Amino acid sequence: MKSIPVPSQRRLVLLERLLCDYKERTITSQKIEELTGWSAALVRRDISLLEIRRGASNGYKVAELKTALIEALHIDETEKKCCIIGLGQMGRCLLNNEELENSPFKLVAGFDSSVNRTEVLHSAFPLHPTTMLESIIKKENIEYVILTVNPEEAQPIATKLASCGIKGIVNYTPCVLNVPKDIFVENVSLLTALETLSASS
Amino acid sequence: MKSIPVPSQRRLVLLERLLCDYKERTITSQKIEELTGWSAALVRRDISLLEIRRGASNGYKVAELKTALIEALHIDETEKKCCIIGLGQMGRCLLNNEELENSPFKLVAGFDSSVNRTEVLHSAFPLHPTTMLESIIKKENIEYVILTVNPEEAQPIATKLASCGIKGIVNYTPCVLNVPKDIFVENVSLLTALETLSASS
DNA sequence: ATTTGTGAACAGTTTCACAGCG
DNA sequence: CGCTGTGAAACTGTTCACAAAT
Repeated sequence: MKSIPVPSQRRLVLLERLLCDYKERTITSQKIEELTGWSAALVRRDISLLEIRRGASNGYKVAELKTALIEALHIDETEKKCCIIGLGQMGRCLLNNEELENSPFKLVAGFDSSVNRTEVLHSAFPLHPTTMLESIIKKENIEYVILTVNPEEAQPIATKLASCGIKGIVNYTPCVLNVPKDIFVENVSLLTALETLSASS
Repeated sequence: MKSIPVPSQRRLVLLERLLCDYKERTITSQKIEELTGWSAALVRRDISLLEIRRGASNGYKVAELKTALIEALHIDETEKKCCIIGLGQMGRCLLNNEELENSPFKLVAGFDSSVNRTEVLHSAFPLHPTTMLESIIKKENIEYVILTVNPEEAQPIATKLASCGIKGIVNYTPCVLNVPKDIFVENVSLLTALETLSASS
């Protein structure tokens, strides 16, 4: 399959989510436009990237569309291992986060540079000192990192991660991370988000 | 000034952050490429949107560039009021978040549909039941909403917010929010971020 | 009759390459 | 001479409009 452009990817991820709550048997591009604000033509173009090839008429079958989305976006059942680095307030909040419960993403480790924290806190999976970072990520084949360290540590850790074979970082710090192009970064810090909104208005 | 394209906006917001930690007096587009991975040509194009107009040579003066960024991105001193809606685990975590401390964004209110929570929790600013949402947002001129409710409540509240004159929403829920085009949304839910990373790899 | 799928036009973004400034 | 600023080219993404499918 030819690769899907990033803007389409982002919309398709959200579309998949939308369909989880959608109770009808079929859905039209027009209906999706109503629910999301994306133009019907754009929705059809996005979906055409999935190459469902169904002739036409009467909208998409929700079940079929969901299956195609799950496959194209690699959000199928196969488990994807994740870890949290930085067990300050935000890291601890995400430790017991229920959001990932019915997803293919599994938290398998936590790290903090303070041994105090890694020993006192507890969770469903083991917590380690940051010195163990590289060895454990490699041993466990961890694919995604949730980065909640404080700003000074962010780039140094990102640099270390670059050589561990991870696929992506969810960056909760307000720092710009410089990593090789084959590692993807999603910037989700509150400050970055607010500044981006502010820049638009 | 002509309006800045969204991709440039996102980079410029991060560039401003980068310059806060940058200790030299000047910086070149080549150096920014090293620090961020964005091509030097792209960096120059982005910066040219700020219309600094300085002839040429010898890189940008860091101080001058920062001033121009702060102005263009509206991240100057003028206070921007924010509120948190939903005081579950994530909402409470953000209540005492220090990230906004040296920023123009000020938390001025919290909301939850459980009166129990709004009465028991405390914070530096008042907490209200969700029934008060519209009146308080309008009275206080709140511009940005941090949305940390549970999924079922997300779209109903987004719909209410549409008529309150807010400028943007930082969406911590994994839901697609359908709001008028003049309200901007940043999707920062962990699940959405992980799925977007997974779709790219 | 409705709605998809898609060529073709259009709009937006990035890269190239180089003139011109300091 | 190094570096910016920017036309022009290349590329990417979105909308239009309609033929084809049912």
